[in-house]
Amino acid sequence: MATIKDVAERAGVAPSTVSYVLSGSRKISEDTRRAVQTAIDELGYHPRASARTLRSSRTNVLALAVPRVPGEYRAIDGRFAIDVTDAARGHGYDVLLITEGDGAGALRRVARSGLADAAVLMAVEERDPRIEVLHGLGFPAALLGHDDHAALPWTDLDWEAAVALAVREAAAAGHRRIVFLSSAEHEIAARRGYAVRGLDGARRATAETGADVRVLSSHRDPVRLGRRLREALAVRPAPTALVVQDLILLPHLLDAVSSAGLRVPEDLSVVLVGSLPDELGIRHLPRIDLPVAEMSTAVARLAIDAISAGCDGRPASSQKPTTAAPASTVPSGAPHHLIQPRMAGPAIAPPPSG
Amino acid sequence: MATIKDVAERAGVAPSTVSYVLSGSRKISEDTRRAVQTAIDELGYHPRASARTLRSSRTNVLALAVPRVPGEYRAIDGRFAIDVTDAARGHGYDVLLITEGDGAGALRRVARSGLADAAVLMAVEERDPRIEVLHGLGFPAALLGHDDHAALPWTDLDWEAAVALAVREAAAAGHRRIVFLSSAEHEIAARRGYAVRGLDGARRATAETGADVRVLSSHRDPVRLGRRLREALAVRPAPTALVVQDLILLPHLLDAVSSAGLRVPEDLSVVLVGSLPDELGIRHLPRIDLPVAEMSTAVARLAIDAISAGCDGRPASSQKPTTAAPASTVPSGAPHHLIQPRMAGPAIAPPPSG
DNA sequence: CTGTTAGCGCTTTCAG
DNA sequence: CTGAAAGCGCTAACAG
Repeated sequence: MATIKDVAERAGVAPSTVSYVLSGSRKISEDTRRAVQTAIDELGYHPRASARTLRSSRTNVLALAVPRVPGEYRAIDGRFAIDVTDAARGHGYDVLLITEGDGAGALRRVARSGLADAAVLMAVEERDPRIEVLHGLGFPAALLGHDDHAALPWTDLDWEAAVALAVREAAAAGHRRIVFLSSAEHEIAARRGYAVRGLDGARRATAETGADVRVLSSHRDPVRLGRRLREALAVRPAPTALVVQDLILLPHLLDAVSSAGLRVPEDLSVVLVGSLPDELGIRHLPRIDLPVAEMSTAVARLAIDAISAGCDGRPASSQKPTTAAPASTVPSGAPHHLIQPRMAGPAIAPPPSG
Repeated sequence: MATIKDVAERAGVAPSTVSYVLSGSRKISEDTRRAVQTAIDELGYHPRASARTLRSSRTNVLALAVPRVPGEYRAIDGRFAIDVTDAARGHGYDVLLITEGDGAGALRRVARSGLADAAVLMAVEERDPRIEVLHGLGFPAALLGHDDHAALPWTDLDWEAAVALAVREAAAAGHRRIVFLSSAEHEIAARRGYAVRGLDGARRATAETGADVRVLSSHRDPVRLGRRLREALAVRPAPTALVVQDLILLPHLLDAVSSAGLRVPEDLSVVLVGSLPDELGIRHLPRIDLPVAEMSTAVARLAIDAISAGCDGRPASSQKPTTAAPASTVPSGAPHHLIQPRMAGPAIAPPPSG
């Protein structure tokens, strides 16, 4: 493998000159430039990342910490892994994937060995041990999802606005009896931010529209979810729309609906909140997609900004906090990017006339 | 940040001694050992990855190359990203995620800058440009999935055996008229390995069981798929089992089945081939899961073995090619790990008695 | 059993 | 406009 020295020799210049040609951080005569470039091409030279990092202590790598529950897998995690990687490349960064099966061990290791310049944390919980670790190390980071306690930069879908929008649109399509299937029971009990905010949104939309909105919490056990759902749909007069925030069991859920003898959307309109974009299997349903691409772009930018900001939570860079459209209450002082929901897919069908 | 020199000073030894304590590659007196360890703990010292890499030219990083089609996303890609990362950690490796939107550019860059020791390539196509690149660079690699042309180590589910097993089990449950929904048309046209092998498996099982197996190719367009499926199910006497290899549109497919007035499994048994393990929404269906964890473990091991093997495709390490259970024809000479299918989920229901 | 030292490949002062 | 040289933090000869 050719080194900068080899290139220098072949071009008849000093190694430093080659370096300056590469970085562009010094004026170089056109002749020299060309000579160096030729030598680089001929030798197939490519700078060694480790040497650069050792010298500059910058890696151009982001660590992406994915929470891991053994035996469970959330499709959204993999999706963000891919999309954040795409987004990071747009800023000249690579992504090192960290799966955290047991606390923050791997993240600490990566931070301390200098394998990355900053971290992106997925699916933040209150009192996340990983946040403590990062704070203790003064390691820059940004969060995908947020709880109001975190003093780190974050991005998120406005879940309250999303559920409110879905319910409002259902009401606008003529539905007066709506079931809202919120997050799984254990997530609500854990007071996960998106779960709580979804419930708030349902409440708000209920007040606004005057529709009869029944709130139902989901359950990770398909059998219990199925039972709850059947009960809720058996109420008379029958609900005509179902707004769903917990999508993990979606196929099973649609199955339960159809085995209750209900056709979608003729008998029951199903509206999804937080679905993955570009999923082919759900194109036929009206929905609010989780803005994965936009969140990924935002979180990559926030993490990178945090590097130059010197590890604290303050802005320091060009970007100011962005909250598109009607701002909801945002108590956090850290930079953030709260995304307003948008309906996708077909329009919500009207309720059955009978 | 503390360096090895700081530790040496504090412990009253030479830097090299600290290094030897860390690597264990030299006999160290217990006293010295303890003194060094104390200094390390007190200073919170952690070795710098870039310095190690510069010295040893080993990164302990695997590059995972994910193919990327803009506007499309395959859930399986994200899933493998996570699982390969888990597996690599088991061997002391981290994973750098590479998304390849446009050819092999990113992979080449990562390989040449020495950011990784080996690559894992997902979803290999015939004549994959990434393979050429790796070959040209002499960069070690292993493949997830295989086509018979690749001279690189690989792992895969035995798709032929998988589809054959699904059909055979359906027949054993009493089904005599079976529809096999194979991969999407364009994948078959591109002669993707798993697509072709799935068809072979269906053919084999048809011959073995004597059942009436109708083969149907899937389509990426939900509408066209729906039409084909309805036609196939409308044939009389009606088919009683549906074996599905193309799962991207599964929710939509189940929807089409139920809107055809068919209950699963009372009227129609649905059997999945290549489903993602631990997916909560499909627990109620008999299936053959894609062995993601086993494939990930295998591919990580194969990639790491290829590092010491010196970049060619030959074994050189402990592991010999493993083919569990009845070996099918495997023309490749490279190390590989072909995985035999196993049924999961509930038993296949018998056909309706009427 | 331990210390000394050269050097991995690059960037960046400092000196022309 | 360009060169010379120091040194980032670590490892592995070589020398005791």
